[in-house]
Amino acid sequence: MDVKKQATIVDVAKKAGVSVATVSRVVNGNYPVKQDTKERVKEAISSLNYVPNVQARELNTRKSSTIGVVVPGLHNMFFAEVIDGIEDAVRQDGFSFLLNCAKNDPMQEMNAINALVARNVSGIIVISPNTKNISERFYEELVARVPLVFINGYHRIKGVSYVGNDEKLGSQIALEYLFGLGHKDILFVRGANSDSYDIKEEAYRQFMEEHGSLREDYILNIGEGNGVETVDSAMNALQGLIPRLKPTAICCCNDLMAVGALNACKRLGLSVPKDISIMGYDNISLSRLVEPKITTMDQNMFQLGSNAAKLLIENIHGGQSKRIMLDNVLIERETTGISM
Amino acid sequence: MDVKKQATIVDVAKKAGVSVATVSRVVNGNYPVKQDTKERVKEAISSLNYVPNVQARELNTRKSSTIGVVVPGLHNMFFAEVIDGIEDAVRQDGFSFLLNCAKNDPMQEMNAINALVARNVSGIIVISPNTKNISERFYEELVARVPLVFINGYHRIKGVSYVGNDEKLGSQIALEYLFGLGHKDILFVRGANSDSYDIKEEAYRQFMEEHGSLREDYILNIGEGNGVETVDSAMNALQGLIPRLKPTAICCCNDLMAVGALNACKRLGLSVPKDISIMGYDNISLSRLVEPKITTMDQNMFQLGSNAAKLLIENIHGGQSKRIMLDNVLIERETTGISM
DNA sequence: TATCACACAGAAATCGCTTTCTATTTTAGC
DNA sequence: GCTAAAATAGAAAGCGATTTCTGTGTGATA
Repeated sequence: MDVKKQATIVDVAKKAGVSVATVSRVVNGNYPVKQDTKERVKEAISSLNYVPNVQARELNTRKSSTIGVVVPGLHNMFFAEVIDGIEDAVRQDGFSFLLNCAKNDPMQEMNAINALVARNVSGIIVISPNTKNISERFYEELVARVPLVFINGYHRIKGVSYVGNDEKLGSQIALEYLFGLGHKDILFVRGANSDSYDIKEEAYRQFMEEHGSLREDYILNIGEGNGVETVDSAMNALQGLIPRLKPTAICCCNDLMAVGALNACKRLGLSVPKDISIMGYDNISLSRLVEPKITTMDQNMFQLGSNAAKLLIENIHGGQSKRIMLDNVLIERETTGISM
Repeated sequence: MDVKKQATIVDVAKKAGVSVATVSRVVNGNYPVKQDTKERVKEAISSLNYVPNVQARELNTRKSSTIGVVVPGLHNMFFAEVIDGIEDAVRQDGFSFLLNCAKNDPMQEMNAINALVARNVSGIIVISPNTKNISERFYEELVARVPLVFINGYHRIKGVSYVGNDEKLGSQIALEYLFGLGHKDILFVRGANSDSYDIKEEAYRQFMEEHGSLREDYILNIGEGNGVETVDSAMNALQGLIPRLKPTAICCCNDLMAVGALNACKRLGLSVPKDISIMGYDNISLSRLVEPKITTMDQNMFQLGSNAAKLLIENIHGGQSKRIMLDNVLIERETTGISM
């Protein structure tokens, strides 16, 4: 394909019979230019389809209006919804963003981040669900050069901004709600390798202990889950377990697992919520698309994303780094009911 | 936040006691440099944490390893899955991508594209479901400057690459399948403002006409749908319509509508597929997460994305523009059965 | 020993833009 | 009508890199 060369500021200047400085001034509108000169330049601009080269501009001004975003992947709607929020906030401030997927691999995550730094992004948002294996050193070095915002997880690196949801509190609220409904035999379903699951299990253990109902065999780990496959893992595991353990409620670490639980119940001929209650977490769109709609704890992914983006941009403009905790809102729908 | 300045090539040159040209040569390794000079430079580089500024490099070489991606939004899993495919292919070639959402608005779409051009992307992938209102002129001008790949839709602009799925054929296959099952009273469900819906309706009309079963009141347009809300629109519309029209099958333009249809049937106490069959289109992950799992026509969004990205990169490197049509594969699952 | 080629490294031009500095008009003030 | 100030526009430097051009010092060849 033969690609025509983009017109540059020099072409415009030539065509309009002025200097490049003048063209720059009418483009940016930050210096006075006489009306008819301005019009001549504008004419030249539109006739040449001139678009200023952002790279050159940013090189000159040593500013960058691009940020980087690193997520594990998009197969899980959770991340898609977060990115939706980031996109929205970012665009309002005239920023763009580069998206990278790290596939839950710390090595790939670091590579992605280095690539972003080389591309001169002015800040980075990182969602790294599992922080056990990442290099704190790496991030400490990084945060000295580029503003950083983490979303969720266990991040304790000083000077890094953070947007998350108090998942411990959220889990407690969910459990209290289930208890209030009369449930005592509550199965806990989690996956492997995520800070979030660890936090929630901790909350579950503590809560159940305090209420004298902790049973080790009620804690189910369905293993490594790749996005949507989590649904089937949960379903398969639960289909065998429910008849044996006879819980009256299932508390899941996320909505994907809750859908799996729901499907397992259907296959077992159990009526939800009459025979058994199911509780999800996150409030991804899927949770209100299935029948019955799933009761869940809202994480408001869109806000997670847009808050992170706004905070990052604030930091880029010199604002203090800070930690934002979003509210936990219980979304009561159709999969939870009074225990018989 | 106080951000340390990134080291530049000049800093490295100074530290190593060489010229910037030499530093550039050891970084790029395309010219001979004496062994011990090379080592001195490398030392300086790592001690200063030097990362070459990609913007400056690309400005100079007039190359860019960034592509742009424009989608309507991420709220619909369809696009998330396509982007997943793009990401995968793009990274393998050392490219990055900027993501923009156009919200189904031609104006925003053009703005997004201009922003990408300004950012000096070397190519653009566009998913624009509704091409009725876009300016052909705009795209004709554009394609002369930047390699372009469209995904899906009615694009007939010369010289533009295209990756899609023959939706007319796909619809015919679906309808034939339903007819083979004995269905004659097939409700057709579509939304507003999308090329894809128009193509499918045309296929439906033609097929039903040929088989002497076309009824105008069997064509249902549920209106403008914003991603996930489509499910509820379809459900609400169908809940009233099914008892009145008594179709034996429902053929939906996408899986979201199929889920809505499924939910409507559940609410009406209809058993799927015993009382009524439901057919989706796309094969988004949602379609296999609900119970019963939805029979659908696979679009393989991941491949749509990765093919588009590969084709774009090919075009960037000078390859001919072309049109790729992906196969239609019927995924037979649990919502379709023999008509009674 | 003189000559040539070659390996190596520095100087300088360039990419497309912004911005300071400087020069020229205008305009205002008296 | 003359000077001072303000408005306007050009020239040139600089952002951080690459690359061509040029100039060294070394070793090989005659």
